[in-house]
Amino acid sequence: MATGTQTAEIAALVGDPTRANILMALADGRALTATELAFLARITPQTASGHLAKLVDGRLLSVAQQGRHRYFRLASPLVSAMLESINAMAAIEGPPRHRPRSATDDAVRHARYCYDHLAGWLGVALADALVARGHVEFGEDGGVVTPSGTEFLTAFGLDLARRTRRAFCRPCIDWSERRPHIAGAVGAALASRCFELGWITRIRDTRAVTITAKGRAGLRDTFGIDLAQR
Amino acid sequence: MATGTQTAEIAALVGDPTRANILMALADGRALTATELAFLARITPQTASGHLAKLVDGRLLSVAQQGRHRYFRLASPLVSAMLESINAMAAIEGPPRHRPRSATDDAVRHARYCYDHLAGWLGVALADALVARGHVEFGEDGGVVTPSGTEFLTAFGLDLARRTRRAFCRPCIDWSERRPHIAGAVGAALASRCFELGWITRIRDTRAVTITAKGRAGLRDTFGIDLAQR
DNA sequence: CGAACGCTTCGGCCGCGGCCGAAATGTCTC
DNA sequence: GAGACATTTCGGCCGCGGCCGAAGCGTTCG
Repeated sequence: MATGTQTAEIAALVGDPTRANILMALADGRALTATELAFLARITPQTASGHLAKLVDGRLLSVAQQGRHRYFRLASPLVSAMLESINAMAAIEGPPRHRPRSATDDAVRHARYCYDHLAGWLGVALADALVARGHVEFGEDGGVVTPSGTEFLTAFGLDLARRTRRAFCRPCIDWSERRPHIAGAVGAALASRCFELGWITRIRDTRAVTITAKGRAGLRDTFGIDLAQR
Repeated sequence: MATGTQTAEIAALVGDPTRANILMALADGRALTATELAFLARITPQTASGHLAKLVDGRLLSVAQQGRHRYFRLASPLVSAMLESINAMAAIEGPPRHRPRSATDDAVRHARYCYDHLAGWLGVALADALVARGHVEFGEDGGVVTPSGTEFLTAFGLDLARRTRRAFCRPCIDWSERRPHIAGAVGAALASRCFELGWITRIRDTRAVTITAKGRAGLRDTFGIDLAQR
């Protein structure tokens, strides 16, 4: 069964800690330069160059030349989905171990984009709120929006009727919270609606987002989320 | 960002060709002994033992002792989902390369179980038939059953109304055909209905299935699938 | 109770691959 | 055109980890 070989080739690309860090840094869909990625992964540029070449060769990353910079990004949402599913395994792997606290990571842990939907504490809180009210139900590999949920989300301004070929509503395990949040078409619509309402703004050059005063009020009134909790 | 390390640990487990072969051999949910897996992966039992210990330690496999045998299986459907998503990347990786033909693999390539739904040529043909008739639509990370599809599948005997927390209908890239077939709740229901109708039977100790004479007729009449094509 | 069997542990060999320093290539700026 | 900067290539070091032979442990069966 030669198929395992090809599987292993892809997995081995992710299986190096340095490359995994690079991929995770790109997990929100941004495009970064080789030097930026080298800095994030704490390696020299020449080492990063080698890793990036491998990732591009393996079709995990795509690259766009812009002047003397080369911008790397995930090659497709499939890569993002793959990373998610691997992280889902990593999240349940063993008892929670040594989790180093880094001041710079706090904003990211609080609220951030995960490709096109919200993650971090905020993403999990949103999911919890919807699950608690019976608007959404999660299983291991899928989720459903209940009739009451459809009503609620439509009232919130989401267009759920539009036929989409994406997974409609699925759980995505959060790496910082180790709990599921809402991905798929519903997750993306939710995020862009929050953005549209001015509840959140994206922090420049980061995947992190800040919650505005308006967002604070809206999250409390609409979803019952109390930001003072964190 | 220490998170990449954990991601890499999981991915590295899959990133070894031998371990990947072991995992793929278990992809249909069967439980196999260490010796059987050693034979399938073409390694000595002691080498297999080492790999299996790593996979169990990494929570990818679970093990059940039974007399002097130890049966290994995938620890959860999450593992299956992860392997699928990695295979999806492997399938689009580069131009089709050297694909060795093995006589023993032919049955498996023709029709087999992929955890709980049908894959191989048959799985892809079913998906194609449903897509061609507008009963199902596929995107990159999700699929939908159209109204006509709901009607059609219900008439076929599937209970689609039952609320399920699983992903309803999603594409799963086939490793032998390199094309998507139907996974998720719909895929599982479709497979078990075919089994129930006596259209397919499982080949003992294999993930492969054979199509019965009744199945041949049914697939032609109901889905327009001509088995003479292959 | 002894032999066969399934599986694991130990010890040692060996090769792959990650890492960096130095240097080359290409691009932009002044 | 010189100098700064982004990125890659090359060469060499070094350690991790896969592999197997031999041996050990527990279970089963005659």
